[in-house]
Amino acid sequence: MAEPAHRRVADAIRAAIERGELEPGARMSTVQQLADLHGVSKETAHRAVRSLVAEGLITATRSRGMYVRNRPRERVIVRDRTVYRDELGYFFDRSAQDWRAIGTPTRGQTVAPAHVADMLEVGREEVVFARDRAMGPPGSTTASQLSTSYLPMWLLTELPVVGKAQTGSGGIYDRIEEHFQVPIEWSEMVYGRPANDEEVAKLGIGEGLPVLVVTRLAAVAPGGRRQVVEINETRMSAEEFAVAYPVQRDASAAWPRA
Amino acid sequence: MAEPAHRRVADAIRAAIERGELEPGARMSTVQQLADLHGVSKETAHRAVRSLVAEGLITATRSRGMYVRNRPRERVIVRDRTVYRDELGYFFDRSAQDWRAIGTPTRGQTVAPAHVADMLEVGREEVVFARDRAMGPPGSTTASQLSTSYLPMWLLTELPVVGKAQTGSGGIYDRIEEHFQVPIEWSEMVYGRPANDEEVAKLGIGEGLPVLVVTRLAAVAPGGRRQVVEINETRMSAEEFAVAYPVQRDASAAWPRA
DNA sequence: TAGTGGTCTAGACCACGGC
DNA sequence: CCGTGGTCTAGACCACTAT
Repeated sequence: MAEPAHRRVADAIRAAIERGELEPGARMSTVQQLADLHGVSKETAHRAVRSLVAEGLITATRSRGMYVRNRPRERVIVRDRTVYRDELGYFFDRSAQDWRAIGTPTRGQTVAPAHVADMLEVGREEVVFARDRAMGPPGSTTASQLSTSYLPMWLLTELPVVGKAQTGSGGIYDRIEEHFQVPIEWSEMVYGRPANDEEVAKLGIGEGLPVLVVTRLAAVAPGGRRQVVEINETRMSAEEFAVAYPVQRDASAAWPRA
Repeated sequence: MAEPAHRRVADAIRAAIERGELEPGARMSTVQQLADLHGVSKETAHRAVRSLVAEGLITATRSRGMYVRNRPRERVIVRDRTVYRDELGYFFDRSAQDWRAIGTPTRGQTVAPAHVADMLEVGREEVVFARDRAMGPPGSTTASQLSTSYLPMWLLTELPVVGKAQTGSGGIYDRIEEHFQVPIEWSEMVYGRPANDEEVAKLGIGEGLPVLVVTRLAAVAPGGRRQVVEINETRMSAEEFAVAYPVQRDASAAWPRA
């Protein structure tokens, strides 16, 4: 056999979904029915089902059946990579401006993930200060994004207010700009990875489905000496959210061309 | 049993790898040995192995054995969202500038995915022109990125050269700027989703692991009338790649503050 | 030829939710 | 109680490769 049976079955089901024969939300045949239909054992049919679950195409719940997922691929909320300001201070996401904290934000000392420690320019074993919060649209009880803010300990020593529960009007960014008397510069990085247990629980994502991680770096350069003052990591369902930004022309790509 | 046996076995192996007992590149026990060791059937041991392959932790080759993968977890290649230009034309990724096409690029008419059709401003059932290619570092035989370029049919009618195999110096972007006599403006969007079969096969990603999709929109506005001329979708392993860009200040966030 | 990963089956069993 | 997804087994078989 060129193509294994379990893959053949998975392909057939996937094709049916993509052709629209199985509509989003529709209940699917049972595993046993799929096995009979394609002339394979129940275990093989189940294996095909497992791949489709891993791909995020269907959901399967014990004793309740399998359903075609209705994926909100159409309604991607697009984040816009520009920093704005209103009376409350800087914000980065116009579509999430009215979102509220879900549950109680936490703060305390912790060891940051390796890549965050590297970007923060502290040792990987070094303790940093972290603020955690879950955000969601007003009225919602489940979070849409998990945000963690990491601060280096030297900044808390130099500017203790950034570690307090109440950081005052404009938050830590205003305190930092007031203290250093220079503008903060931000840059962002996006990557994806499978959701971990915390994200599955708090964001209601399917196990193993991807989350998008937006890592934002805040730096100041008083007197030309650049210092990273904060790393913010925001995690969200990769399926529901997309991040957008303009592409800038380098000098080599100036218009009109020579 | 709270924890299924196949998961227990997978956890044990994963832990051994993460503790460093199994070093990257080391050959692992055979499936049969794992089955005996953990007191499960060969099929169950194999199932544990499948999850680890899907997670990208190990590789398995028929009749040659299973090996611990050495993953570039730390060395994410960071794309830089700026358009540059060299003697060959515009390019978007300095780290991928010397990459070459793997296999033969294809081109032809197709129906684009819904969100691409929307961005291209054509009907969802409408046929568009597509160019597909797999790219990878020089010398490599497996692709690192899959790139698909979608063009609206009206553009091929107005400017037939963009549908040819050879589009001339500077490629379609130079042809488009020459034709409309205005600069192209690009914007990008990033999202993630589980890999599909094509990506699993061509990119060597584990089944169900996330891919990062960078959707780039090219538009021109001759005489102020904005027209979308191309959508490019580039897919890559979300584990190996991250996308970076600067955050820009909106006028409301000007510094110094009022 | 022997050993490897990989596939497949038939049938047993389990946990859970709805009836 | 029954039907559901999900687990597990023992054993057969296959394709490939190193020897």
